[in-house]
Amino acid sequence: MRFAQVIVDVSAYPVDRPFDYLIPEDWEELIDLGCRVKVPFGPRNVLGFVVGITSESEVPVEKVKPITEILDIESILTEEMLNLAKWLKHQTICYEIDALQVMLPGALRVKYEKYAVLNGEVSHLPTTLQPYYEKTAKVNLSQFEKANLLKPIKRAVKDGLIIIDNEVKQKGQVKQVRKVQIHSQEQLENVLQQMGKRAPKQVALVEWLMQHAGEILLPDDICEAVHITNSVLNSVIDKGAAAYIQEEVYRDPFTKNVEKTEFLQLTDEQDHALTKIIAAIDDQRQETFLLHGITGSGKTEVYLQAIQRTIADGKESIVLVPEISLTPQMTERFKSRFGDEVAVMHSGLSVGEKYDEWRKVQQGKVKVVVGARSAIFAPFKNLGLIILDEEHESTYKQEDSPRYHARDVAIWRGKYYNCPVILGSATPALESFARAKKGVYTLLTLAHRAKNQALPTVHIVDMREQLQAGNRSMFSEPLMEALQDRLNKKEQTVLFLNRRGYSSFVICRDCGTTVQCPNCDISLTYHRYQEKLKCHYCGHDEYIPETCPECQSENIRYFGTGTQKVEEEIYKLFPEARVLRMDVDTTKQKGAHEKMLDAFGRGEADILLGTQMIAKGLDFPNITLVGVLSADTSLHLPDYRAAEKTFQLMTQVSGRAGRHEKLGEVFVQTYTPDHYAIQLSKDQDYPPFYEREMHARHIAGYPPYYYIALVQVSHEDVMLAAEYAGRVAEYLRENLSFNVSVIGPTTASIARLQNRYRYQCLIKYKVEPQLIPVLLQLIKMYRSEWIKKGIVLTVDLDPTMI
DNA sequence: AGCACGCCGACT
DNA sequence: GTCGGCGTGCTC
Repeated sequence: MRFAQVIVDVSAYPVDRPFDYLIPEDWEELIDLGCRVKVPFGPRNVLGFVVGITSESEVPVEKVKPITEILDIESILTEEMLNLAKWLKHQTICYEIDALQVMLPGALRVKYEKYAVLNGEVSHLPTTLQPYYEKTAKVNLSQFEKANLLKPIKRAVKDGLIIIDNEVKQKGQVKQVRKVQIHSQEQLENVLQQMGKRAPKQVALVEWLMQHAGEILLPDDICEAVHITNSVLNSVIDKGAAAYIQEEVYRDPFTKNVEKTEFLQLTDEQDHALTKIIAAIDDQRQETFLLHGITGSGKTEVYLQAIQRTIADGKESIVLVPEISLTPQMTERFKSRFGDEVAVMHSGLSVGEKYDEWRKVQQGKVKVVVGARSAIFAPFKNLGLIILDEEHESTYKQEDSPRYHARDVAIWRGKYYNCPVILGSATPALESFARAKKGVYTLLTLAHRAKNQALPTVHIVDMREQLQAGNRSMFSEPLMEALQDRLNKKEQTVLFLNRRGYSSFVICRDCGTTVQCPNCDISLTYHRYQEKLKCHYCGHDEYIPETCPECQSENIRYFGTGTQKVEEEIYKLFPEARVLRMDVDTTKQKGAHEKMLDAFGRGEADILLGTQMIAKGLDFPNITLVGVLSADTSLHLPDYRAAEKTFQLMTQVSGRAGRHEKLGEVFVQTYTPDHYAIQLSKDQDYPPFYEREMHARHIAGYPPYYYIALVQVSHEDVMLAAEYAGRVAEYLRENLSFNVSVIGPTTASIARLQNRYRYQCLIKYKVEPQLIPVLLQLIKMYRSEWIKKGIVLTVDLDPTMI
């Protein structure tokens, strides 16, 4: 007797543990650790993951049920992944099932469908139900739900006329293509002899096929080559000249052919960094490197050569890039160096495409994965190197459960495989740099640009002076002059709109009312191309009111600096300029991003205007001017990382200019020109910024001096939300040691989201071994008592946003 | 979570 | 008498 320990697909506290199931004897060979199985759970069937196999079970025999079905013949999660899931569960306080699911592509998740299956004669059913069962004995329950017939169904179930069947359905499908397998020469000759002269097309086809005996071809290709239609091919196949076969294929999202590139000569700095990394690769030692290199210093070339070495050792590499910089330019560099050995995973792919990329990794068809956060779970079995580019990016932290940080997972996997992890950035996260200084990470510095170009000259423009001089436009005099100059010289400009938290909204000029979302405490954002107002948090949308909802004034206008508005202004100021606007609206379509960048690269526009998405990875020789329209907007966000984020953004954006022969110039427009984050980004001067910001963090008691954890409570009723948030704070204060500070409860930065009021408590601590146990106890209280009142409580250890 | 079971008030 | 409301408890 063999038993499988199964984690079932139910995200709930009381079932967050393995359940034992009997493995039917026939399947003992088939069921392995990490397989997905279908199991009966209570009255229904659910998906489960096999996390253990034993020969004994402590559960009384009569309770143990057998596994219903095997969903994967080969195991889909390695033992490493099962261990990683357990670690994630404890590290981020999540359900084990969520940790397991997050490691798999969406196509391997399942959906549950209920069917009402006829049990007996149709005529026994109530007349209302009979029409549904005229053609079939199995009807999807949702049909009855739509027709409001659930009650009669329920009764029919009770009377035994209908049985409810819970089905577990796989979402993803392996894509198959029908191909033609051409038979051998002799067989073809046989066929030819049987054919009369009255079928000249068939004869011609068989003669053509004889030249391709034994090959496997696409039916369309054959038809095209012989100038025939499918019907001719079909009759020849019927006569035994060939056969249709199904072949598994990968959906290939890459249509573009890339040329193979060669190694670049390394600078001394790059070479030194690479040597250290290679030493760790060769020694099979887990070491975390912080590769701090200014923009244009050639970090990517270091990555590429380190990967080359890893491949030479027969091992695999993972490269993580933030989603927004997963531009074609970046992925092309990897594709062009390593060709078919690279799989790419990002959100732009369809579920099926993602699944295929994942399978390439699973089946060992590729050696390198380039992808966004979730690619850290790429199912390699012999990892040799992990790289996080732009390691400071907040997109590496998943915002919902499991709230993992890709950096932590990377280091965990690095330890598992004894392989190095490279964290690369021009502007490292403060925590990372602090760890490098402490010696936890090995610091590698690239202080010079690879081709020895000068850094762009950065001008900081005081917008207050512009305002006093009577310039009310969003372009300052110096920026306008520089822009005109580039237009004359036929050089290109990148204009960056730091739009975070400052998008266009509708405001009443008379009473100052802004149009709010009915579900969230957030102003609605104006979307021009649909002429609608939208909430970015819950998706609510409505048409623009003609009069102010408060004072009925008709003087209601949209306000703020959206990209469209900037575009209009550019056309007013520089009618001859060709502008390419890149934002969520213009890049919505698949591949639009790529097309626009290509067009800009070919010089089809003079100005590239955009938001965050153009701040990274952009590398064109003709860009000599960068304009930052409003540097301050990210500086005033209610976030302790505001200064750090602004510094990072400014540095990234200015790095787009003058990366090749031509010298670059940057204009940063700001109302707070003296702020250190802006001043120090001028020379990409990270160390002084680090010192300065560390000082600020020390005083305010924020990371990296303190760790933080955030407990959030929400409820539809304000009073209840506040009451339970109060209980949370009280509980934490009572149970945590005195040198831990608990701040709150305070209202969350968005006080109401999707009609739920949100309160939060912030915990700051240095060392607190009791934290996790206390939080677990709190969660236990919540899950056993509070949850019934409709309270939702979430815990985020090391949150990126407060 | 999702579902059955069971207890209690309301209505044909 | 029966229907359906919701509180309780269990799932190998």
